[in-house]
Amino acid sequence: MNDMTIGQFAQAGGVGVETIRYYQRRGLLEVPDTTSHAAHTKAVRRYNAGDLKALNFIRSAQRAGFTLSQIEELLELDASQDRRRAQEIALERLAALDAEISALQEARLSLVKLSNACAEGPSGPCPILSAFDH
Amino acid sequence: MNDMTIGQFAQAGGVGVETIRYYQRRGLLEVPDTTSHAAHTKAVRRYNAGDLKALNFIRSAQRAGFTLSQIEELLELDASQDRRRAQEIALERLAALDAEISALQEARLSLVKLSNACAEGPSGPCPILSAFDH
DNA sequence: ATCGGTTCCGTACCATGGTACGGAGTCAAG
DNA sequence: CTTGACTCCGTACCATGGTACGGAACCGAT
Repeated sequence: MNDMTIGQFAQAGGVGVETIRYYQRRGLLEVPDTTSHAAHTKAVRRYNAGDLKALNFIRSAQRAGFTLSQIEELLELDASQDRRRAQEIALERLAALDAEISALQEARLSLVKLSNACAEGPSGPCPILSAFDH
Repeated sequence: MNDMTIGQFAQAGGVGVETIRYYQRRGLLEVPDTTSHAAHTKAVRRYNAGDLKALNFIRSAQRAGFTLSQIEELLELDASQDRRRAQEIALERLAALDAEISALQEARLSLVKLSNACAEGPSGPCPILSAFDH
């Protein structure tokens, strides 16, 4: 999986080529040197396993609710090995995540109730506007 | 709480005035008539408990992960009493919600691990890039 | 009657996270 | 050594969910 072109790299990461370029513009992914591995190979950049690791991290961190700006900071911290700050960020996101999970679980209960109410009988209230009343 | 001005209405719903107007533009909230309740009262619109109920619904539904477009459809369904479609939408969002909750819980575990790794000792790996490796 | 605070309304702008476009260059196969 | 696919790069555009601005009208209190 080494030395991929941008198209292969994007595919390996499950994103589009434009997304790679966007991350590069944002500074989340480095732009590899065109002159990095063979004298006559110019003008086409190549991506390796390390790049893929960074890309996978970006996607996972996004799933964890980090913004791209926060992810940028995390990537910098990875380089600088700032454990304290890294833990701080992780704990902050953890707290936010717990709040989000609770909120979603509450919403989930409301939706179950709404679905049940709408299922009963062929007509009647099915009170959508009251679905989230608490 | 009846017959609020837009400012009071927004405050009661915990949003800004501009947000109300935005929802009106989107068709999520109706624009009340200026000539609705007293002959000489013109030009300033007034909002009542029903409007507030709709506004609260919008905010709750957003918390449940519905987009404003979906919320618009739900509000229409509330008017038309289409139980079948309402349940369908609720179940769809329920499934998506369950997936989201699982994803967040997985992310949560990764963050706990990362936080622990960063906490141990004063230096060492604290492997940010591997935090979400599975 | 006038003053300060709202409201009204249109239009413009913002952040986030991409997606699309177009022309030029490059690369590998035939 | 041409053809077709891919890459490069800049710039423009997109959807979502708002937020800001500015002039005119209005409303309640003094």
